Amino acid sequence: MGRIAGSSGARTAASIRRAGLRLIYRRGFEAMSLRELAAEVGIQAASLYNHIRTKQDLLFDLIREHMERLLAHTDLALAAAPAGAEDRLRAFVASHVTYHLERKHEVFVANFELRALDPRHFAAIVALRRAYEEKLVAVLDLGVARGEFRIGDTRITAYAILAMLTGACTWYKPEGRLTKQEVVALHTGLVMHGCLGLAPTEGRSGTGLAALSRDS
Amino acid sequence: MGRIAGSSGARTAASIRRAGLRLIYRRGFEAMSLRELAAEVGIQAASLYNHIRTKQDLLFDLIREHMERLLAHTDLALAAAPAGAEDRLRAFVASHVTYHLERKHEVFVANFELRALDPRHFAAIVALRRAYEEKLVAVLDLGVARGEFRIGDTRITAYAILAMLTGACTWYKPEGRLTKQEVVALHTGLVMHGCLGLAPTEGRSGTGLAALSRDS
DNA sequence: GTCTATATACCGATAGAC
DNA sequence: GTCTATCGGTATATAGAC
Repeated sequence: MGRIAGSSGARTAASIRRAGLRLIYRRGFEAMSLRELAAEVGIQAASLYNHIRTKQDLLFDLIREHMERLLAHTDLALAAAPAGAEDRLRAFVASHVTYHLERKHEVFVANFELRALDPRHFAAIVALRRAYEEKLVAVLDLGVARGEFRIGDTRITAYAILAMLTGACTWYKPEGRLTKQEVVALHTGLVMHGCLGLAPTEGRSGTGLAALSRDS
Repeated sequence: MGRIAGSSGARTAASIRRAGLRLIYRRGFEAMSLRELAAEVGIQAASLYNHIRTKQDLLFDLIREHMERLLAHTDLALAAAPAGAEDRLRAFVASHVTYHLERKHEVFVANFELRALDPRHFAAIVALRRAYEEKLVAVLDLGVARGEFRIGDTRITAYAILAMLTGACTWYKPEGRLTKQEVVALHTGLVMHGCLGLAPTEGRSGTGLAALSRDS
């Protein structure tokens, strides 16, 4: 007797994934019990096994789908961006920040629960993460090759940028004082100009970090 | 019959804390069992309770001591820095990165296991984190007040800087190709100038990110 | 302060009726 | 596909001997 009258198997499966993501985010993968998950969905614990093979597989599927969605999201953004390195970097930053602000739970689970994966699953996710990082490295390398950027170590710089951008979803709240667009603009400015707010060389100061008022 | 001949209670307690930190880092707080911890120390699980009150208290103590050490480390660095905002920001960045590269385990546990704390302990750690963040916000505010920095939102910028700098300890390895000093210099450059590597206004380009070769 | 033994509870996963 | 019942194992924590 499920909680949702007339629920089909597919609906139950979707409900398990949704509830599982939220519970893993809030309590941690190890701390979440399958009894707890089943109660949230409104079924008995044993019934979960009609939809998942093991608890570990549920975690892996959630993370894998997040990574594949993130990769597709970025490909779309980069495909629509002009060929110039600065434009492509701006597109990457906007894509990354926007996605991360909208998928906070997925981001946390994918970043913090990797160690709960067994070696095989772990390696698969690391490969996807690597592929994502390479997209940013490629943009930075392009900028260096075109003489637009001066970067000593594009890989480490890419890691630093990703860490900074991802950090936004740890404090962002939809009902907070900053809109998503403002968070994107603020981080774009930080990536482009650093926190000293040196005047940009191309007359873009009107859209940069320095243009954002503290009370906006 | 402890594993270490002649071990005193204080030595056992220190061993528990050291092993606990490593196990929580590697496996997660919920995934680490007290039997596992005791085996690592070389005693029986029941003997742990001569040194810790509960598993939860062990976690809290480890995180609290890390935060207090970090705060003291930063105070020392800032006390030795000149009064100018740029110098103080450079001192903060160097202090933060250096400490984080040397205390990777503590940093991970303090950042990723907060949700395992009960509400009372959680609130205490959040207060310490807030105090730490305020130190960077104060430096940024000083720079804005003195006209050295142009920053629209010093709090969000501080969060972004902290996320970027802390991220370094996720990939840094002592035996890797970059020295600690190079990692500090690289991140200082990113904070000061952004990834576009615009020429600094004060003739510091020789020490900035752009001066670091990819092959260094 | 360490040990052995154990209390009490929950865990992931399975069996089999409906 | 969901249910009830349960298996075998482990969890934190405590009791009491030495």
